[in-house]
Amino acid sequence: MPIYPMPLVRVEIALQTLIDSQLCTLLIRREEAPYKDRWALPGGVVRVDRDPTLDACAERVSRERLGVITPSLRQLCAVGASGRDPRGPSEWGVSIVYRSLIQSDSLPIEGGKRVKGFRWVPVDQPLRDDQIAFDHQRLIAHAAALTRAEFTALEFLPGLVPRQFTLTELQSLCEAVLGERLDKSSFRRKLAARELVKPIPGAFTQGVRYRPAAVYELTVNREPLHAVNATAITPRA
Amino acid sequence: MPIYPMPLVRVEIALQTLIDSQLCTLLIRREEAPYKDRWALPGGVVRVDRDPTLDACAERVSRERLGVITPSLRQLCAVGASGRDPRGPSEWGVSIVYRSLIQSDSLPIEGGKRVKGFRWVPVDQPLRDDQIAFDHQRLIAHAAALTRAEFTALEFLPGLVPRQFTLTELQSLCEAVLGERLDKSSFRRKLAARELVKPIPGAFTQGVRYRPAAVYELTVNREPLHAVNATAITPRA
DNA sequence: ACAAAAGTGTTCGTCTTACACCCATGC
DNA sequence: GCATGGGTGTAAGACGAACACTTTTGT
Repeated sequence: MPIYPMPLVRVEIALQTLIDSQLCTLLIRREEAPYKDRWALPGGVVRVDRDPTLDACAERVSRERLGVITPSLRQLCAVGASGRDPRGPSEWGVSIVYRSLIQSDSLPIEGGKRVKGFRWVPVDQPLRDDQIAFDHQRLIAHAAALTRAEFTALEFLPGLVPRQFTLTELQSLCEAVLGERLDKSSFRRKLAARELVKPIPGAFTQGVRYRPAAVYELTVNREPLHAVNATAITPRA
Repeated sequence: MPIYPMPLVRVEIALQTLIDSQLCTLLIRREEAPYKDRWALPGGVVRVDRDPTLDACAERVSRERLGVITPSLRQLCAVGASGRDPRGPSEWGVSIVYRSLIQSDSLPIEGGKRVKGFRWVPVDQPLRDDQIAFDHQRLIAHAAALTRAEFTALEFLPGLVPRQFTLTELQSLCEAVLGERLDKSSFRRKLAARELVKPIPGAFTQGVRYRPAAVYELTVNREPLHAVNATAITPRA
């Protein structure tokens, strides 16, 4: 069969955190053409000789570019078009976009390979379109919308939620992500009904000015609804 | 910058319909290696010289392989791994999977290019794993789960739902997709509350044995929640 | 005692479910 | 009239929002 030129295949990572109670996305300053000096999601090219799967590629990119394997990398979508990336044949670029959440205090993101400058951009105060590289503006918005939908449904992927927390802390975190206040009683009843959290026996906040709060942790995190990414391959004929 | 070998990039289409009130997926018999004589989703290689976008590529593949542009092609997910496809470097294959629904009576799918045999396989009675090519078994299941989730939420993509229908017909269609009975009154109240359908003035079934039923059509179909696939590209620096 | 935050009830309205009932038509 | 499917109403329960209330601690 004929072999056709293939698009440039990349993985991009929309890493999100809370800064000053604002949902933010990590962007990296591009040091090279195309889109030099504009801001882009951290990403990298799929390496057929090094990456066993797309998911593994995302982990490698996370490690190399961000210095950490970010928790619960999840595939968001794939985009691809002619004109997306001049480095591909016919400027054809495909990007598989991943999303990850991280706690703001666990980001000693020193900048990895070829990363000179980075910044956290609030999703509700995006940069101007002409400061963003590629079609990443829409990818950022897409990732933010999905994260908010998950938090609205109280589907907590590990990452942003600390290992231990008080219920008020968890509520504040949700309110920051969603950008709206929640009712304490309703919030707790939902958590209880769905058994999303469990108290750590005997654990209470200490050294706090007023009444100590019980400390909780997440129960087992169910896998997201549609996880299909290939790792194991059936033998072929 | 160095140029790395790129994976084989393909688009696959999970085309679904109802046959005998069973949700089915179209599979094509592979006439060539790899996986010769096994059943696979119809698909094709992304052609950088012909396809402006991934979505357009899916449309071209639909046209060439199935003879029709299937309605409301929607991206489902992307999979990629070494070992997925021996035709790629390091056997690396990426597939962007699309999903589409079609009415069973509008399938003069004659089989397009390189299509000798095809069959509709009920999602609830899948073929044995060793009769399916690649990792398509899980993609089929994934597509079916999403379609059912959409019908549960009464999110009707055009395609499976006829242009005109009675409410009972629409309900039967949902019941077939979901594989469970629905309550007539509740079903209609939801449709009304969300303004999903509107009656065609003066239109009633004719020649029917008993009381004629009002004929409805779908109201405007909202775009799905997360549509981001790139078409327009911002100018680059 | 008081302030501040933790934690619990209670009410009210809305949506869902299950089921019953009426209506229109051809035979 | 009556069988059959079209179409509507209703009571019971589940769920969620809003709000008030009680409890516990440090000062």
